[in-house]
Amino acid sequence: MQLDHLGDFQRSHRNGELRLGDAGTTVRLLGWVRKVRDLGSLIFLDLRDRWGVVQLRLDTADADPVLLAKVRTLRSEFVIGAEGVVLERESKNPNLPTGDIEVRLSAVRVLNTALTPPIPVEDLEGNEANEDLRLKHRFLDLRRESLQKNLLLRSHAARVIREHFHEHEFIEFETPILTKSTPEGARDYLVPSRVHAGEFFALPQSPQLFKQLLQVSGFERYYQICRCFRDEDLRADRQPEFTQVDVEMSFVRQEDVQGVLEPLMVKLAKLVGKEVATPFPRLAYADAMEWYGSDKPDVRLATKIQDVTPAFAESGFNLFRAAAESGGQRRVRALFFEGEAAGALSRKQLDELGEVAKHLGAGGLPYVKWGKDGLSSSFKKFVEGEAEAALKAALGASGEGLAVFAVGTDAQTSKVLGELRLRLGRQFGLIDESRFAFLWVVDFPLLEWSEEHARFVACHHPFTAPHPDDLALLESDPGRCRAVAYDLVLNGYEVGGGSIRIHDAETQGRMFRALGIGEAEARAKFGFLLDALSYGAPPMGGLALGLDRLAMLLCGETSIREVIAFPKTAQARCLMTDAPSPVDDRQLKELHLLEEKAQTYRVGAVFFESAEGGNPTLRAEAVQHLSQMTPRQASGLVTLDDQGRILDAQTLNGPTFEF
RNA sequence: GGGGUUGUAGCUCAGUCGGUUAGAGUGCCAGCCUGUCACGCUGGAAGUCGCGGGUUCGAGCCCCGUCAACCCCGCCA
Repeated sequence: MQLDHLGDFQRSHRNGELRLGDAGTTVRLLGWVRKVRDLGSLIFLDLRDRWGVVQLRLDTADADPVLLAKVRTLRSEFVIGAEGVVLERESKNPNLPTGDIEVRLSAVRVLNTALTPPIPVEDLEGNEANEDLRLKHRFLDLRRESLQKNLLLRSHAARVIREHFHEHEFIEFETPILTKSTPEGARDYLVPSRVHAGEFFALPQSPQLFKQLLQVSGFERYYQICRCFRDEDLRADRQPEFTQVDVEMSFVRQEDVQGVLEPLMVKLAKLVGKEVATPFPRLAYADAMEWYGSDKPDVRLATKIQDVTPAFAESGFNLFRAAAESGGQRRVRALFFEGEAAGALSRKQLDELGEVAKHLGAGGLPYVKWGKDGLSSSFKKFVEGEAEAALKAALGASGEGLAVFAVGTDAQTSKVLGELRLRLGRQFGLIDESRFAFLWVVDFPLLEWSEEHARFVACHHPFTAPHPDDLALLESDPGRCRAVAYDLVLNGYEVGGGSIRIHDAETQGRMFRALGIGEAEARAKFGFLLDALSYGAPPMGGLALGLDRLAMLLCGETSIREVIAFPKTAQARCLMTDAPSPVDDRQLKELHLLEEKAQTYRVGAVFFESAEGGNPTLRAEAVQHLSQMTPRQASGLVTLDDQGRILDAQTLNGPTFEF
């Protein structure tokens, strides 16, 4: 099809901005054909651009035949320039901002055609293709209004963030993407060095150390919106590359950092019409685990986990009584959901919950239900009579409702009840989805024992300051030492995390020792940091926000892929570019990743000698190619293995023969 | 690394107990249509039932393997 040139055609208006007041004006518009509605002697076209949609009209009876023929060829997603007069519509469309007017076509330029899209581009209910197809054709998927809206909102959020930090005199920095691998934390993405055989850069898991060093340099307030990389398995709210809003400040306490972040959250919430009050609630990590079974509780749900161990001290139910007799090693913890809905849960639904509990490591799901037909329970004979009253008192239960129990160590019971709390809360409609519930979880433990590494590892990172009251515990009882670390939680998602840092070399050395990192290793891995801390490092602290998660929650989405233009799949693949992909052996050799076993020969006599034992067909082809080569090409290399077979035969064969 | 869900027309899905020629909606193509805007009406084309193997007289359906997407556990300082 013959395409028109853009030429001198210039847009006079954006499609979404035309109103009744523009009636009578001749306009020039650009965009994509969303839809053609051909009524016979009347043709309507919807023209879409970034800013909206407007209806174009052509009356076939009095139309220029050339224009009519051209318009009849238009299909969805064609790119056109349209010229015409704005007119008030005969029948208006109240669902469209431009619904009062239409543009009567006088000229059209077809700037490009389009194949029939493999996925729907129109953003209708139930019109969404499978995600793998959407990701493969992401450039089309991104034409959809909902994704355009999400990415626009993300852009607005980023702008608000930048403005906020600039208002507060933060300085924006760029830090290296090619940096040093660190022993702690997530797996690194590694980048081989061509110049230094056998050595590697790592992509940053975060700019943590650089932002601290910038404080040592005296910049006092740093921020950056930066990409971070972690080679770990994915989730709906986790990608291998993600964006952090990275913040660091000098001469601050935890409260100062929080004081800068809270008003920013208020502004961001306002972008989507949510009011949030400051200061945000502070919740100690220990309380979060005790009440919500999670270090990122969704506090829109009021239901809390309760300790009911004492209620079973005399019980005939051995499983629970044993826990009561374990001296605190094991406890019986419970969730109680009051109400008819909870009391009416069917046997099947309870079985399903039991499966969930098993999946999370519980043996099963003991429950007690007070419904229409009275009491039912998986351990009914132990909760009848006096025991029932005692249990109700312990749970604070009066009417109908459901109690579910978990028994075991705190870690075990928190995991099970933390998950069931959310699941049942959602099921019973106890969560106000319209709310934004921010809170700070504080007083995280500094270290936790890792069975895998048989040593303590940092809960946050190795540069987190120990709580001043717990400093002595660093050597005596590291597991009980608290950190000055804080997470910002929104609706059950960790949207940020930070800490006050260690700012003196001596404490940093103690921390490394507690982590089992020896003097020599600390020197090799973090020598520059220890040096920096020895030259007058200020007290400092900061935080990093997960911009993807934040954007996701602002957009009301449940996956960060909906707020990332080109996301990866759960298997860390890009379905559009097909990355990662194999690379040429030549690249691998250059990077010293593939051992150079093969011999290389100058083309010429040596080549023919070495090819003696080789494949005759390939050799013939090679000879053919060589005879056609210019001297310059022939001075290149041909690769043979030690049997004289041509390793690079494909290059000799292929259409892109290059030396 | 482990568990679960899904895979049938371009797209979204249905497909009964294993039984004749695998259907619907939508999109696409063609014709008709003067106020549509999820236009309407009529007709048409469109299938590697993810892939490989097995069971069976016979497999979209059952079994084994495998691939991919999604969700979860582990992991993610």
